[in-house]
Amino acid sequence: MPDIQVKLPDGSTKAVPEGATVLDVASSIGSRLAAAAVVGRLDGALVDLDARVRDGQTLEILTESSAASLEVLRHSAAHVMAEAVKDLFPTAKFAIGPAVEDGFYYDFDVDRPFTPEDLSAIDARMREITAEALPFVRGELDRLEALDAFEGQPYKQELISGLPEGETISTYTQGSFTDLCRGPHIPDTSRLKAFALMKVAGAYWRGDSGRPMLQRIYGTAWWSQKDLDAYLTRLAEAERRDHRKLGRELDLFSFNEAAGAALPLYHPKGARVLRLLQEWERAELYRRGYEELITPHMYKADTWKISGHYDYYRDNMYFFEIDEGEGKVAEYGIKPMNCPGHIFIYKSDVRSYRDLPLRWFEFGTVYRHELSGVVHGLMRARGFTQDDAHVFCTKEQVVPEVKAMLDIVEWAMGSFGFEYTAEVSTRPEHSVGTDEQWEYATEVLMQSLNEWGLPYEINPGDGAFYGPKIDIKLKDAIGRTWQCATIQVDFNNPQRFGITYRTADNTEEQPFMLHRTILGSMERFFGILIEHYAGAFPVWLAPVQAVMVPIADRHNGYAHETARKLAAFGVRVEVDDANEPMRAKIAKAQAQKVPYMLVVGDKEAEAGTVGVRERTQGDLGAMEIDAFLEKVYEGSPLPRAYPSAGALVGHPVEMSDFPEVTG
RNA sequence: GCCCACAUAGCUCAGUCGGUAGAGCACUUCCUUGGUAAGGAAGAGGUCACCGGUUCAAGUCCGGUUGUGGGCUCCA
Repeated sequence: MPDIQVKLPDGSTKAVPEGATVLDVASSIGSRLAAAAVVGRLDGALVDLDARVRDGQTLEILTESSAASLEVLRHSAAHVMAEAVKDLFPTAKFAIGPAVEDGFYYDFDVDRPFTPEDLSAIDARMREITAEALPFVRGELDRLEALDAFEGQPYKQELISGLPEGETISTYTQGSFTDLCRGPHIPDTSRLKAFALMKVAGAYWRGDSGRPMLQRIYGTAWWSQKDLDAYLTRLAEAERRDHRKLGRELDLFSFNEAAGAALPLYHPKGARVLRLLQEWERAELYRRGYEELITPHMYKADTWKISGHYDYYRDNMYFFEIDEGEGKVAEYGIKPMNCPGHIFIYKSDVRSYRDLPLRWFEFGTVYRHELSGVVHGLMRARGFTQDDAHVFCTKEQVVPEVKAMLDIVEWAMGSFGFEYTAEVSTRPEHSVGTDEQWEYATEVLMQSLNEWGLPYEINPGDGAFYGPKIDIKLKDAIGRTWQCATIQVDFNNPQRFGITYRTADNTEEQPFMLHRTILGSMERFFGILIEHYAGAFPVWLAPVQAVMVPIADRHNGYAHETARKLAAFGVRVEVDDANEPMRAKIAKAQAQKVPYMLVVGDKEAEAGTVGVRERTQGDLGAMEIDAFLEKVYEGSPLPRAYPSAGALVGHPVEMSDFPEVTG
């Protein structure tokens, strides 16, 4: 039997007999590797250990240390779970069961939804199956055989019917369960050791809200118990940082059932952080040639008919009618975005090419009637404030302006140490405009990214209805990604609203309109920051920067006096003058994640100093007031400002309390 | 909007088989006046989310509404 040559990833080749399997090759490379081998990857495609290699193919043996092997393990776990469900719920219909990030799921059509007890039973049955070390056996069928084999399984039959004509259909069987599957799988079920069923959820068949709702069981699987434990710890960490929990604990915001779902109410501390974010961003935008606008929160319905939102987003907008007397009724809509106001301001005057580019921003609060099932704390609320901007410019100015926007993104993300990636979203099915317009606008965005030097991926069909966009995704402290900045080219609104500028040749030209946000939604970004910092904001953004901790009642006077001094210089400071031991006050300030605790007792009152305790570093010793001021403003991107809120909160007013502002 | 679960004091939660509501923290008052992560005592606080039903009797069982959570779909 002649030998064939198989290439290995390290570039070497290996001669093996014709007809050799992946397992044969693995064994010939080294027994230890073969024993650990899970599956192989032939010319990039995952295959089983008994797949036959062909001459010249590149073979990689996937061991448990490879990332791709996890996908195989999890997909196999889905099969094991399906077998358990088949055993326990004989009438179940099976849909699909893929591996996903961090785990796997399987969708079932069952008579009644699964209960937590069902989940425990399924888990127990799975452990029996894994104990039996059942091999995964590949089978191959043609279409008719396959349809026959999956008699009574309508979802499987639909999948089979959707496969290309003439393609060999593969199945995998372990124990009593056979599934339609491309493979590959782990050699046998005993390799599945560290797994857990996580939750049950409804999911539409094929992700289509018009099709049946199936019951999905999510699970996770790892090669070792250690990895599984680490994953569960990571989930617990995310829960610990949940902005909804911290928002309550740190007294930042709340919701109220009577107010309505997904309408956040910002408490003094939450409002403070939001305003600080705005001040911080506003200063930078001014530096970069932007001007600020303020526009109405609602417009006549006609405006939304012109913009297209009346047609595209009517159900997700708040419309209402107002009786204007004499039987006349006017319809208005609350703004779901800020564009019309900016366009109206553009239209308020004759614009010349000399005026362009016009860079207008607004912290514009918008309202969108998000579906009840999608709202999520500050991350997805029905009212939120965009750091929105529109740049009106000539065709030649588009690329430089988009690059300037990317530069703002870099500034903003860099300020918090966020890494980020870019995607270009192209024309969706449901959209306006010509192919030429879309092609040009998409090209312009990609060119800008190339020139600015930010790599990107294409997200096909995910653009806005009026134009393509760049979406920026940041990565937070525990590795989760969030969509924030977006940059969009809009050729629709300038046309619909009929805006023009006068060219150097004294002709009328339609300007380009660029939409962009940097943080996206201020409130949502706030939520991301809460989770990123686990509530412990950097000093410049902390709602309370320092808490005065008087040791005994007789120090309260000095504490208040010092607090007022600090507040006059813009330090956000509070006084904890409760009748409690200082240790308790420190514990409370620590729990509130306040950066500095200023302990004042006899020594400090005598010397006119404060005993500085830093949240993580502990006691830093006594400091002059000026020295502490320096410390607070060290590295702050905000200027030393005006008096801050806080020092007099909760105290009856006395005119003598208001010191002169000398800063 | 769809599937499932949940809703008890400001917060976090107990509350057995349907029989007049419990704790800790927070709050108020008193004692205590202290040196870097929670001193002591007493008190006050609830139409058990809301509406309806079953029952002699409902926090508890049933239906609806609102809100919340986990997913799906959606995210201008």
